[in-house]
Amino acid sequence: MSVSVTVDLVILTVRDDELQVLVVERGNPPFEGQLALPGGYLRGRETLDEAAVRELHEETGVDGIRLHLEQLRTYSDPARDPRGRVITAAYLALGPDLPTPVAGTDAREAYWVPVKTAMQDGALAFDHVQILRDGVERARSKLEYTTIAMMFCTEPFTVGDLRRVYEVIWGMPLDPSNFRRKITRADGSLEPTGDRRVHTTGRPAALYRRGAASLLMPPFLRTHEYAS
Amino acid sequence: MSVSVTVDLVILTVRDDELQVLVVERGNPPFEGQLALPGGYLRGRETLDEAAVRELHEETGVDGIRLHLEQLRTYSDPARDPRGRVITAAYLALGPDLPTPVAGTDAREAYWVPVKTAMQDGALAFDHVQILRDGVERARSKLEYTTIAMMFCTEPFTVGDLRRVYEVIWGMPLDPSNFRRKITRADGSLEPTGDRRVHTTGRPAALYRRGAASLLMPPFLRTHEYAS
DNA sequence: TCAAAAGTGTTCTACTTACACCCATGC
DNA sequence: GCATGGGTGTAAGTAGAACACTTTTGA
Repeated sequence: MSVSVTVDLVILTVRDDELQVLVVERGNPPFEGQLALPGGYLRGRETLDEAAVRELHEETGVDGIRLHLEQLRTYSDPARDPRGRVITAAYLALGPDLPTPVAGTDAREAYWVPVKTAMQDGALAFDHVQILRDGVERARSKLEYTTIAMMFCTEPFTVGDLRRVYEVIWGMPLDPSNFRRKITRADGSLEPTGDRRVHTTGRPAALYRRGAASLLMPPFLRTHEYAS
Repeated sequence: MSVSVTVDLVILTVRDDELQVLVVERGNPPFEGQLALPGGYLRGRETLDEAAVRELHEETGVDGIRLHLEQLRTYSDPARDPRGRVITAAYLALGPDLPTPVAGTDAREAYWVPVKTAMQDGALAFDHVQILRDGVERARSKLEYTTIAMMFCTEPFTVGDLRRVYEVIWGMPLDPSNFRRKITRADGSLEPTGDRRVHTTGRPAALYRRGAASLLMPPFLRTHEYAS
């Protein structure tokens, strides 16, 4: 059967010591006036990945910044869109604290909101709360065994910057000494620039860039509950 | 835009000490006569998950057996299907050594073939080799931190059965003593039945059922290469 | 008695954790 | 000086790797 296909984006960043997501205010029915994840229709000769990149640039207005972008999953409940049969391929994008999104690219206002707020039942249109929850969960678990946390940092960054990303996304404090050892020991993850950043307070911190490694080895396991 | 949507299945099992995948011989163009992953069109009022379950039952003929089924990802290259714009949501299914598939449910012959063979360039129609590779990779990495390996075992099973699954899928021998300690230590993963299985040779092995836990804690990490 | 697979024990090493303590800067 | 974050050191505990060794069966 023939269906409409859209791409929706879960764009996450860390702002003000909080994990935030980019949402837009819908300008048309259905759900007019409500908040939703940015997204749009798949076009004729493009892949879903290409559509996601296009939407990402349209919504954030950024071009040069290196973002992480990956397919999350496809949502297909026949009742998810009142207009008819529309399935959506959701993408997860992670980036550093981006410039406040330029409103109006798509005649829609865009805002950063804390995921804590946006994940509440009914906060977003369609099934976007579910999509957001899945995206946040993916991000949380990927911090354990990949280096994607660095995608939330503007280069160059310090070990402290990176630790704050983990603390915000996992919602737990981490021991600074042990964190630094783990992350610096993981081969190929961090590349020292040789410079240091002078803080308003405290000892200057060494600066790093993202290294070539995309997997954290050994992984950085959260202390999950050891139960079902 | 309006596109056709299909569901394709990567159905894996362990047979004859090999990881094998279910493939069908195509009865119609395009790629008539070639091997492909089983699949079919999404219908009017069903979700992708429902379509995947339906196809799975049609192809394997099994009904009662508990299988693991999860969405893999959606493939959308505009050129992936010569008939036109068709995107496909791929699913990964894992099961115990199933009865040889009943041919003819869909007027197509179905076969188990080793993934080693089916993953070769050109072995399958469409982009199915890529889909299969992604499915196998997903299965390999999920063995590390989940209990899905048990889905390849017919209950009740022994620790040795389970170890053989890991060895076949990872393609490496594992130390039997250490394997048993890890897997039995993981709380809630294995549930002893109290019985033992008498082998043709060797000491009888304790029998287990799948426990409630779906995550392996602590995880069972392969010794990856510690490089990018 | 021997082969084979199940299962236990032990040693060595590596990583995690917790926490003490020193360093370098702004105020 | 002192507060503040950066960074090093270290001892205790835990998990993994390697492998010796015992157990229980069929042949």
